[in-house]
Amino acid sequence: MGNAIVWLRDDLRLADNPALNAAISHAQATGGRLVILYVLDEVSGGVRPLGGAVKWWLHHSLERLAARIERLDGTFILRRGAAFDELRKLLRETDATGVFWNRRYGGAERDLDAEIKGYASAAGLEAQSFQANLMFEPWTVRTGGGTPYTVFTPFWKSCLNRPEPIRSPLDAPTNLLGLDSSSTPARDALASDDLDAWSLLPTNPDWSLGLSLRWQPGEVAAHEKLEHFIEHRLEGYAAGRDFPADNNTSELSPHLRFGEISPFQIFERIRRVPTSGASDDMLEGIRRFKAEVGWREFSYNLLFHWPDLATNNFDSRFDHFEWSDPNDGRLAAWKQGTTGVPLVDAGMRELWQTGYMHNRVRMVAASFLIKNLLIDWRIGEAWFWDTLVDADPANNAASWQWVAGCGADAAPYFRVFNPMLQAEKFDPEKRYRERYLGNYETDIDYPAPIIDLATSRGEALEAFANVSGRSKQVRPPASLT
DNA sequence: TTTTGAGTTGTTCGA
DNA sequence: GTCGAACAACTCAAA
Repeated sequence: MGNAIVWLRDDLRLADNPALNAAISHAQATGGRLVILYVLDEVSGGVRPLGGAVKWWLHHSLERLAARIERLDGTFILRRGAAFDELRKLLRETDATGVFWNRRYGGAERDLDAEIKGYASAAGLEAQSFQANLMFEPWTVRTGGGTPYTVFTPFWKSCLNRPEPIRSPLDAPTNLLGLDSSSTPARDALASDDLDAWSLLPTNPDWSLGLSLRWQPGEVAAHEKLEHFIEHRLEGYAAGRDFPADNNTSELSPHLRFGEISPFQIFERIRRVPTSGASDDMLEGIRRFKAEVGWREFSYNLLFHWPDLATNNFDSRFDHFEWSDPNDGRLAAWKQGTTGVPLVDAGMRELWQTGYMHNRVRMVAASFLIKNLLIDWRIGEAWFWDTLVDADPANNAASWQWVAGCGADAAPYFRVFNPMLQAEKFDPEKRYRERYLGNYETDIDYPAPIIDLATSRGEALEAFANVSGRSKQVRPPASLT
């Protein structure tokens, strides 16, 4: 009899989950049972602790997943601790002969998986990992010269031009072969943590009301969101995605963060949108939306090949850049949305209240921190990591580096967003700003700008021009496996 | 090896 | 108000 464990991580879904399906097959083939595991690992070295907003999301996502597993007679075990230890313990407790998971792409996460594979192999257990969360495995996307891509457009072109089709998503299983009282071991004999005891939800104060009002975590809600987007927003996406007052984006990012929906599912659904007789806007919307999913693939490609993406300048010429002291109150103003620059403040308040910020505004707020306040991008990245419900190890780091100009596919150094002009262009009716700032133009409590935009722009241009020592150090990719 | 075209998301200035 | 040029020249990727 061969029991099987599926170890869920950033793939909290039942549909299109190859590891889950493989574990079920393993159990079926040997007359065994299935145990579904989630480990909250805040202690393993190198694994970045989750931010506050993401913890809130995780709690609700796990809660909903547990309910669905229960309905399908599955066994869901929650454990907290070092993943390697917890997994070994559960393998022994369940007499499992196989363990299955879907791949992650961060450095520490891959090391952990390798460690577990080594252990399983030595113990004579089957251990298998699967492609589930990226459509294009980073080690398979190479330039003609065999190096990883560092520019998005050729990367994505190369992905889309592949001869082999992107696989269709897998159906959700209809029975999860869980343990029951007649199983060995029985379900009751296995300890599972109480989700509430993990304290993922904020208390003292509970700041999560705004998040609950805006978001519905979970696999079912993710697909509803995709359907709604395709039905109502896709056609206007290319033209409308830059206007933060309107709901023209898919808002799928937090669902993708924990894999409640997979890129394979998104692409399959897009493929079913009729294109014959479709408007040019629809065709352009499809192209742009797919490219946004492509940016996620690209960011993970970068993270895989440069595991220190969140902490080290991709372009090492920036290593000696002199950032200004963040402790003079201006960083606090940025975080609190009290810089006196309305679009920046509206964005930062949207973030604080709802765990989200519109993409266009993210760029403006990030540019303001980096280029007007000259504060190290890593400080901004860390704040977003803690406050965004979609805080993602690859996307967040890659995007901050991109704005800073030290990342892959970097913008020219002279590209400094003017938040007043951006507001005119993309929030002409002030609807977005007023949503988060009220009537800020007549509000005597609304602060004056903490910095002169024109002056600080000039200083940033000067500082960033000095960075360009013209001889970029050659940094070989950290991994060529 | 050399050449060529292109590079998510911008701003300002002056005609 | 609108539009093109300038803002540095560099790096990447493919031919």
